[in-house]
Amino acid sequence: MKYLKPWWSDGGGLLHLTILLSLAELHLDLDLDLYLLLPPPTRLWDELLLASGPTSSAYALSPFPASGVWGRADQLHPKGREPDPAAESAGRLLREVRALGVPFIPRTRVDAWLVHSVAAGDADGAHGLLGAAAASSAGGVGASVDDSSQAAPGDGGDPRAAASSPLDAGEEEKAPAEPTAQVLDAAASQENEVLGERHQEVGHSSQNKENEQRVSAQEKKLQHKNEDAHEAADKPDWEAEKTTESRNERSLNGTDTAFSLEDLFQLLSSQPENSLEGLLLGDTPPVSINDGMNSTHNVNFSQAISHDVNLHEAMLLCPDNTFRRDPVARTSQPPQEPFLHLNSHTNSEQTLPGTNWTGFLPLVGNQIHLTSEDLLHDLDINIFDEISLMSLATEEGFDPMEVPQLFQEPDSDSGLSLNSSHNSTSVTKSNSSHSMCEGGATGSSSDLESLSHHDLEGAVGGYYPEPNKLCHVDHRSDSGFHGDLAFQHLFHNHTYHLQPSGLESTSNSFSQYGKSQKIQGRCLNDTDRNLSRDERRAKALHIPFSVDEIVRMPVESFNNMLSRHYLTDLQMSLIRDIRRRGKNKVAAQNCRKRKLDIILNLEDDVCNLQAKKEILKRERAQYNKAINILKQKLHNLYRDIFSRLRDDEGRPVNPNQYTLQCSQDGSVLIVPKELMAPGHRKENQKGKTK
DNA sequence: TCCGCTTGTCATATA
DNA sequence: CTTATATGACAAGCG
Repeated sequence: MKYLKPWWSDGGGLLHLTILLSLAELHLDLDLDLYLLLPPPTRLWDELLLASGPTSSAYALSPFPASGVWGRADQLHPKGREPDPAAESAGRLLREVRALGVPFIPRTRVDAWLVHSVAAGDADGAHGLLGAAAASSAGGVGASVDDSSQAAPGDGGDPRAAASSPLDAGEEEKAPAEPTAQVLDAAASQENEVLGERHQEVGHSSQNKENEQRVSAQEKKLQHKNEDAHEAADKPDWEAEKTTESRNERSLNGTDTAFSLEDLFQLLSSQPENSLEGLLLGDTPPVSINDGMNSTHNVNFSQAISHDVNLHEAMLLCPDNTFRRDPVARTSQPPQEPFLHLNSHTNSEQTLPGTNWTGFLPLVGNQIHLTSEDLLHDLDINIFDEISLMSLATEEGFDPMEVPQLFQEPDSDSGLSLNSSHNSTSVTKSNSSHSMCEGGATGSSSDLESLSHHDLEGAVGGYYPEPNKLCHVDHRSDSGFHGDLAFQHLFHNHTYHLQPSGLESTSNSFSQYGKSQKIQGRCLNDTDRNLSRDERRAKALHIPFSVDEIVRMPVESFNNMLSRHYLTDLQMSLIRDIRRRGKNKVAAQNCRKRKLDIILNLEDDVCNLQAKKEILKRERAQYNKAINILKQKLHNLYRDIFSRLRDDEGRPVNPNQYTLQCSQDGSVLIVPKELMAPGHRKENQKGKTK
């Protein structure tokens, strides 16, 4: 925060508050990270801090620049330490903030500007840059800034001037005439692009209306978010992940300017300022959509969070988003997507060079010739088998029982679970040999997809089977009917999507398979790419349940589910295999965890016991030392006593002939040693009492 | 190529 | 007997 001070100090009497609201209790499952521009301390100040709660952090910048106070809001205000607020409080608060027409935008957005401003060297420059940002956006990616905002750079980019934007005419009256307000507002509108809805002509009133409508829809969406929370939890993850993926792509493409402060400082230290400016500001569409009472805030609200996540993932965690690309999100492609889009990734490098799927099938051999060996590895043969299955499935008279024949391989047991054998043992055995699809790159051969796999390997070696052998789908695609159907099926059948949200196994399998699939087919549909083996099998057999369901469902529900659906023996067998493997996979993971815990606990025990042993050793040494001291003292005492003792005749007592004995009553006796035989001691002691 | 690690799977024991 | 779970053993993949 200290980096922001120069700029914020210039802000005058406004309270600049960044508040991170943890609204999990609202079932938003989101963290809000907003900048709020508020008038000098009001009740909202208290409530904002209150709403921040213990699970969130609120950063406040002093409303009084002279004070120079910077720090966490909860350190500036005692209420910040109060208990976590009720969800209603937070919701009500936000509504009130919105009602005040207080502009706010995600912190990350502000951070970007602020950091850039700091990099520019002075606070005034910051304003200038902010204005320039709007101006640059006009000719940049956004290309939508209105003319009035372009006039801002003339006076150093003072956003006050930019506030004359037609869009902000209404807002200008409600919001304080604060430079930051306008800029933030513009940034807030940019946030709306997260959903991929770019404003092309924001300055026009018609577009403005559309904007409002969209924003209103967003507001409704957010308002009902609480109600839909549970539904959202049940929704396929691809919906949410699609957004995330979209953001990732945007980030990687430089169309996302939501940077965290940390990210930006990393960039500051590594990039020339010019590039940084472009990075931060170049594509910032100065769209202002906040018209006061409307729901703009809520829009920013929800998008702010996603932006934050997006940025982090894109900037730090996902240098290569190949594998982070959500498989399911790909299915969000329009249903009309032809097979051509099987490899229509954002990253051109992920596409097959010079390859287009419409031409790929009939020309697959040539394409392999034309591409690198790496490409050959990328050709996951699985896709061919699945395509075949899908194609068959779309054909009239498709019989699932024919499927095993497709998978059967003469020289392997890869009848797999799909083998018509109902012997579960043989089925699972065959499955075990299927490390296959993932092992394709390494030449493992007894696979479900082995048919095509072998063909592919042959292709790698320089021999290319006949295209129709390699891709029996080709004939159907040639017809222009079956192929499309099959491909559309690949795209549109989302029934068996991998839902790794809760299933540990799936995520694990992804972690493993994802690596191998790195080499695996980019030919695969994005949906299929990250599907596990079982998921692909289930899909191939048209099993109407997801692997996740099959595995996690309680046995009663599982049986009910099976009874409710007509399933072939083959399907039943596969389902049970999937369930067994899924359960066992989780069990194995738990078992390993337990084993590790046990080992760790044992190691701890060993350490503790060793420590105890050392302590005991030291104690023993101390006791021995004390004993020796006592012995020495006793010895000295003996000598001293005997040196003073005299017998009846006044002669010194020889310590070698006598010994001292302590009686029970405390008296000390001098006893001749020869009389110290056990039976005689007591009697003689008394006679020799001194 | 070898080695160690991780993970999935199977077989088997146990509850 | 069936089912779920636990665990040893094995294999494959990866770095």
